[in-house]
Amino acid sequence: MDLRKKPLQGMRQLYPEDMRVDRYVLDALHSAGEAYGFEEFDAPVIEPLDLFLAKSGNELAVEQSYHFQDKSGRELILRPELTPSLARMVASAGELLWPVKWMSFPLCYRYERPQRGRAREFRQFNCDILGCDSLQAELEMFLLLRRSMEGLGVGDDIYEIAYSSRRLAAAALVASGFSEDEMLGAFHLVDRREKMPAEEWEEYVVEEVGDDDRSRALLRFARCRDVEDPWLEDAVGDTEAYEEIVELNRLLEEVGVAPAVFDASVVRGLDYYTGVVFEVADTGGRNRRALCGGGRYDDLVGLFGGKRISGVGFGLGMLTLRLFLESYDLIPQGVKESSPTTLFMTVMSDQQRGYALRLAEKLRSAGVSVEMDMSGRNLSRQFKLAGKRGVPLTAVVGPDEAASGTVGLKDMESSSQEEVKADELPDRVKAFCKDSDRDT
RNA sequence: GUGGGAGUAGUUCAGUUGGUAGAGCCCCUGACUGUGGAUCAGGUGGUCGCCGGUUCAAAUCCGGUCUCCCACCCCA
Repeated sequence: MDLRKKPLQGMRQLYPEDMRVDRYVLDALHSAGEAYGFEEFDAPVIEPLDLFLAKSGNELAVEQSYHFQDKSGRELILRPELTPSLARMVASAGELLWPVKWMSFPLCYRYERPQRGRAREFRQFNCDILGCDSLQAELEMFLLLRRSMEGLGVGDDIYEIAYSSRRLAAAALVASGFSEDEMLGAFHLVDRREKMPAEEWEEYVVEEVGDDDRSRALLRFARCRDVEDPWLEDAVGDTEAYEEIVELNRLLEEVGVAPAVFDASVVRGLDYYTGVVFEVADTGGRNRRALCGGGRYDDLVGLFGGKRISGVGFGLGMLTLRLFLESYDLIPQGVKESSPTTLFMTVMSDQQRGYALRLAEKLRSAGVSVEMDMSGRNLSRQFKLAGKRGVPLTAVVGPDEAASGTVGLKDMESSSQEEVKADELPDRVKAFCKDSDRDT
């Protein structure tokens, strides 16, 4: 047996210092979700392959997934995304209060070569609103995204929420002579616009579509950055899709969602999106990939029988988000370094260990996080460890303290130390915590 | 699946025309048997990714292979 020191390619392995950063980001996102009344849920990591064949698109379900047979020969898959499982849960739940507003932080899996911002195992922040047909759902998604970014200290100037609509794109393309069958292919062409230099993309489109009015229309459409673009109004001005995007644009302006911008070239890759689609992008140019992708899906829940329920949702990649935050130095200093422990209990010798342990337990009962020396090394070494751990307080117990029923309490930052009676220790420590909270 | 780059100590890296490996940081110990960050001294630590070839001799040259990173495909 040859044991590797590394985990399988692309699999997550977070050491505590990485986990602290993840926890910080997760907590911020969770709070943002709660601010809008989203409730957390979870679903299976392993699903029947069929669940994803139906709507996610063949490439994602088959070529880019971990799928396998179990011992009874069933075709299974490690979920590449969460939405189909969510749709099933909603379809099969008995009574639900509408609209359903759920969030989740699923680990998902894709079988592809890892690169910057892409791993084979990754966590995403998923939020969905189901059972709301109006644009209020889209609006709330945008607000939630903005609040999430704000909660992580991201300014409006370095990101955007770019949105468009698949219905709009379809209407524009049909008006320009494309057939329904060509639609997904045409979406794909539009989607690639940001991935290559403008001229190269134009040549590519002409090559794929032909040098005719249709390719010129597609090129023109993808360039629209304003819902009032005359070309767009002329092509699809009389359609519901156009009215919808104008209305969304109006709502966003009315509420003042500054990062939201219309961009006709946004179509997103997942096949089940039917209406408004959106993505969060870095506008500072440091991260090429979209941080988040989402949109409205009209017939996903209906696949499971019963009534058709429309939903809007997004997936936000924790890895891309973290790279984004790091590239703008937005992870607060304390997050990576800070220890979860409040106090380090040093012990002079084993004679005082019992006394020190009782003190430590008393503190823990009072809700204070305490780490106690286990090494029996000299005080100098114990303090050195406490310092390295970044613990704000240290308690010292030696023969004198044990005899007098006291403890030395030291503030590591200021190096000041005082004698405290053992009974008063919990209150003193908690008072210290309150003070330092107020400072920060 | 396609293309590019890289693998030497825990880590960042150096290593000349082939002559059997070195530095900073980290870690451990001591100066310092009741107090961390500083300083000084010492110490642990390597299958030079792996296998084969050329050679008296390979981290170095050649072939193969594995792994990681970056980009493409696709997407969070």
